[in-house]
Amino acid sequence: MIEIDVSHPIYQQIMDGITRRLVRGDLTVGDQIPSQREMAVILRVSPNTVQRAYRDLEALGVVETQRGQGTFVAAPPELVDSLRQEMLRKALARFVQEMLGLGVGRSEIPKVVQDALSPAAPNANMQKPEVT
Amino acid sequence: MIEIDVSHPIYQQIMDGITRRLVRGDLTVGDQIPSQREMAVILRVSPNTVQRAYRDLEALGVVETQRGQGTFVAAPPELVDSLRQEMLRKALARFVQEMLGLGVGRSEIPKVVQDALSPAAPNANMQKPEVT
Amino acid sequence: MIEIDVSHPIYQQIMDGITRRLVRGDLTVGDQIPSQREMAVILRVSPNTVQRAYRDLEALGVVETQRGQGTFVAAPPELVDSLRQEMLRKALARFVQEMLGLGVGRSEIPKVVQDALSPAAPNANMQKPEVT
Amino acid sequence: MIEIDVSHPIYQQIMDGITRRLVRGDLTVGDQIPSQREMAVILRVSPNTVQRAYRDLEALGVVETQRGQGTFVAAPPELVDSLRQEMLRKALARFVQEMLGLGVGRSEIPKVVQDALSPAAPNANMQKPEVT
DNA sequence: GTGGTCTAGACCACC
DNA sequence: GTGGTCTAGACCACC
Repeated sequence: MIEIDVSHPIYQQIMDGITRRLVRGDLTVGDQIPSQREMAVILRVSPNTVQRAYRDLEALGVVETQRGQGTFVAAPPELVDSLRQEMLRKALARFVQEMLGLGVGRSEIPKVVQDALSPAAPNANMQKPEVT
Repeated sequence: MIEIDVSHPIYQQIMDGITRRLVRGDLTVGDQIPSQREMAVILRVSPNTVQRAYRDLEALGVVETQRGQGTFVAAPPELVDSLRQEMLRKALARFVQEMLGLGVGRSEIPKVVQDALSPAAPNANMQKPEVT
Repeated sequence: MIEIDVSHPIYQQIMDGITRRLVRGDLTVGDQIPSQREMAVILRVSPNTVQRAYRDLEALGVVETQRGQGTFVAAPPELVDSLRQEMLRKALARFVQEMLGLGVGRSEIPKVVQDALSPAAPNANMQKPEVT
Repeated sequence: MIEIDVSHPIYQQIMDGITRRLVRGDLTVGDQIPSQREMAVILRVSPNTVQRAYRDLEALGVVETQRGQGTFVAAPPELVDSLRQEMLRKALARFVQEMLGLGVGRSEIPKVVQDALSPAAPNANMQKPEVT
């Protein structure tokens, strides 16, 4: 009834973070990403957790690990694109669910989004949406 | 760089869950909510954690606890409304951030939202948004 | 009939103690107060109880806690003043009740106070007050 | 530094309650007071605690227990009077200490008491006392 | 039954 | 070191 969200496992959050940078264009094929050891220190997270994330990313074809060299972005453009679609789709679905849960009707969603984007009210003049 | 979200504390998630039900109209003034013990069992959480949530909700005026009786929704309509505005505002801000992070420009957001809502493509045919 | 006073909860007594020191001028804005652990040891009380007190004091604006740094007095002069007024008011009300309970009429209270303060009888020669 | 008041032992509070009623004239010599058993039920307190209180009151000559009959007030007028003086003295001393602790100077005490008693401001218009 | 206080820890994040 | 969260109880007061 009241859902307690245990949040995603950390290794998924790491995968997500790297994927997001890739999708945003901050990373491209061939770029080196921090070593597992480095990443563990940066994130203050167990090296095992980082390893799990890197391993899964490699299985997806997102990165490639070269022994003694490091870990490098390996995603070809088509993969980046499909990852991007996937993340977009999920984010949108989550958002729509959230709006419905807050009593914003499907048809009202574009309006509240518009309002949120309007320069006059980037943060403040949210109004109880009316059915137009 | 890659932000690890430790998720919100459990007591805040409990507060959120109750607030969401209130805002959605599933709860109204005078309704009794599960006792601290019940809720603790339901959520498999320490009774203390539930109490922290209930106490903070009481400080916000969302609920009222009555010794030996139980805990009851106490939020007047104006409070419900302002809580709703607040949740909406946060959800929208989070969504916009997410879209920007995925490389969707501010001006493109309405389009992808529209697409996500269109009956033809409720879930799947997300397209790479073009710069208009 | 005979009221058993279970005394105030410990966390309120802690709040009171700190507030009293603040009001008396022993503490001023910016002063660091003992850490939760230290205070717990000093008072031989659970750290949780101290935290409850500190948290509530923070909600009142009396202190500010800084993660990893400590807890500091934050009350602006106006707050100190209003806390002082409040403590005064309560102490006086309690005292008047006590006097009435001991059969000292409202109109006789100034006299017994005067007597108690007189240098000749700082402590001992209290007399049965007469109805004037 | 911050004194945690564990409050007085319950048996002393019971003694106090009875003494106060005596001093106030609610009880006089010969009056029967509730049996230990009754008192324990009324106060939701262990019978042992009540017994301790009654025993000490008997030692002071305040009550007399008559086997199979009950417990009766036994204090002669002189004792009542001296008990009253004693309670008054303590209450006044406590009050003066409290005022000093709140920064009210000895010479200002009569004024704040006067103010607290004035019909115009029985509860509210307490002011930061000025040295007159 | 209900909520309120408290303990004596644990483990975490920040410094 | 610091505060923040959480557990799994205990015991109390009120009903």
